[in-house]
Amino acid sequence: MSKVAPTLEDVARVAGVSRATVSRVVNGTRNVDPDIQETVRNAIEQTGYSPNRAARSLVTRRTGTVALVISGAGGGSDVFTDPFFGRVTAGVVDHLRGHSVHPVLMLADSDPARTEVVDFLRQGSADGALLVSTHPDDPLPARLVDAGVPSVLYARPGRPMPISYVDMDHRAGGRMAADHLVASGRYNITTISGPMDVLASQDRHAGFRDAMARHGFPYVPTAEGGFTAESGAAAMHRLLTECPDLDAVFAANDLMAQAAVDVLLEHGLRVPDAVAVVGFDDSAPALACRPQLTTIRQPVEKMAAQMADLLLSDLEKPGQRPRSVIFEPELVVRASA
Amino acid sequence: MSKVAPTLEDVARVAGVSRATVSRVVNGTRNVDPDIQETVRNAIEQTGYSPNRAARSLVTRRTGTVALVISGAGGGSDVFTDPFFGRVTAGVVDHLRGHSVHPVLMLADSDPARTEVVDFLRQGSADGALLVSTHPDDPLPARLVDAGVPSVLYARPGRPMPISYVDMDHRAGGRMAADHLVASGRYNITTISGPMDVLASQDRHAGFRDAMARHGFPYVPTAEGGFTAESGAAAMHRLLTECPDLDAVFAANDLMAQAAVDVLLEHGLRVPDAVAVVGFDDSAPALACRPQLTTIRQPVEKMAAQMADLLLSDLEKPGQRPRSVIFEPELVVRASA
DNA sequence: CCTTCGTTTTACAACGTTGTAAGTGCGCTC
DNA sequence: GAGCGCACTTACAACGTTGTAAAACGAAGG
Repeated sequence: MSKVAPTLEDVARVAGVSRATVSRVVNGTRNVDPDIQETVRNAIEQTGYSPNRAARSLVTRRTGTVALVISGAGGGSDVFTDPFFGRVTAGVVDHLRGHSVHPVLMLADSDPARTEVVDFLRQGSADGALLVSTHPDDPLPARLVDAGVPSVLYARPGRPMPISYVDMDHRAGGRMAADHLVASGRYNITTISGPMDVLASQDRHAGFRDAMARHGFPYVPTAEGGFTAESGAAAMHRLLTECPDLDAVFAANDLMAQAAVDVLLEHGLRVPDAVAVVGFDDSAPALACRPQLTTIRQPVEKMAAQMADLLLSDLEKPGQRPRSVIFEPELVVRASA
Repeated sequence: MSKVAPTLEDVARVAGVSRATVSRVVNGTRNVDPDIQETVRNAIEQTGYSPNRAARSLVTRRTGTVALVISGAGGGSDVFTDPFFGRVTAGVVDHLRGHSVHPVLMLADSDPARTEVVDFLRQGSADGALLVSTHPDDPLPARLVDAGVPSVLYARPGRPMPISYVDMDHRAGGRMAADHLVASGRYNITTISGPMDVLASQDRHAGFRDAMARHGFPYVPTAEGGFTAESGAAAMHRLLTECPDLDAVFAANDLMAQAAVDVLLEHGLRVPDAVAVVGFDDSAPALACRPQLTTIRQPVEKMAAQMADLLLSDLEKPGQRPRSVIFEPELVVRASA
């Protein structure tokens, strides 16, 4: 700043009242004479005053800031290649606006020694944490609970612990995919799962297999992917080798589904005529894919907003019991199956 | 927090020294006896002390935080659908880590009355701003300069002003696309531009047209798009109507290029056999597209990191003259042209 | 006219940190 | 052995805000 920022003191001097009165006007507290309010407001205008955040949080013990932590995602730089994290971010940012709360973005690598995030919160740099943790053995949720930091998780924690979270019924999503493929008359149904050390992948897969079994398909050829396009393509190749006459694939996310479609097309297998493909998430690649993907919608933005909302309410009145909100998936039928 | 956080005072009592000494140990200042250092460190360990950020910034006038502002992008929720912003975010976050500086994510709508962002910075909530402003008439850069907030822009400002920025030679990018298409023997070359109220679009287009003119093509059929897939598809349709025998399209970003490829394919026009397509950015859709896109690479992550670096250096020693760093584009030849 | 009671305002003490001026020893020099 | 740096440590005053207890001020009641 060229000139030093005006303080409460300055405003008080100009308005001819005490600091406390100005403070009360700024914070909209009652018990201040309308005339004086007017005077003070003018003084604020005139001085160009705006309250100092640090001083305020020093006494209120609130920062107006929450940490948005993306945990367990490798080194970092490529995280936002996956549309999922972008959607989470969008949902959170969108909901937080208007509540005058701002998200601080943090990438936490899985190295347990790195205490960056917990430190950040223990320093009182943020009032709470929104944690998108990909691996169930991530130590971060437990640490946050231990530190008594108000937190909300995206996806249930790996071990039961007293913490709020938002999640989706991934099993139901898997079931829907199975039901749809069976109902459309497919017989040689296969699947590309997500990484099996991720709860959501396990659930989607379990739901899918259960439903398949119930439909009379006890064995489902499965190739494990890593939620990336490359891994999806590789998995598709493996499936084609194991099961050359497959006529359907359920991929655990859209990125892999899209890659699978490409591989099938390269093999001269038309989608959906020869092979039906169902994705998961309903994110941008589902629409960009040709044919457009039939997929299981995960309302990521809504879930992220809900996550933010839970945290805000927890900050509003502390000490509430942990809560969870589970969202339902939805089958979106497009061209690929 | 279950128990109240320990303060410097507490550590000092345990270690049997004064607050100032503890402070010096924490901040690694010289002039403290090794033995005492040891004692203090133990006391810190024992009490689980971690310094209070608010108190610290109150006196240092530093927050260890910068604002990452995405400005001019409509309402907000869909911003992260465009891979561009995700890449910027990734680049910034990645560079800031390890400097113990954290980014606060802010979406600024174009409504000039909303002073949220400037207020945030004037409150001293962040030490500086990284601004990704899409429209040249965005009032935010000027306001930041006026407020004396250390700031760095992604892309040059609409009007000249004393502010640092990072940019790319978009004209050169446009030229590269033209050169490549002409060199590969195309004759009926068309283009889908970006929104013409965006400087980058203007530059890419100008560079492209200049080069085309130099190659002896004074008129280039042009359809304006909006950097989204839908607008790209619509633009492609218009071009096909105006110029049914086109044999090449240069699209101002990959999202539109991908959509264009889809439209061409639907019209039975094979890519690149019948029509060559060149994109711009080299982002995820370029690789996901079939055929994979020949495109002009914009090193977004590097540019974002550079932007962060400029800001950090400005915070390090204030009062430096504004600087700019211009990156060169690069032609990436894949299958589509 | 003196209490008593609201309402509004003020003065003052936090909040937890850093930086600076003022100590406190301690080993030297002369 | 008194004086003097030097290395280290300690009080103490900021920093800008909020919350609270006390004070001022009328108005109403006795």
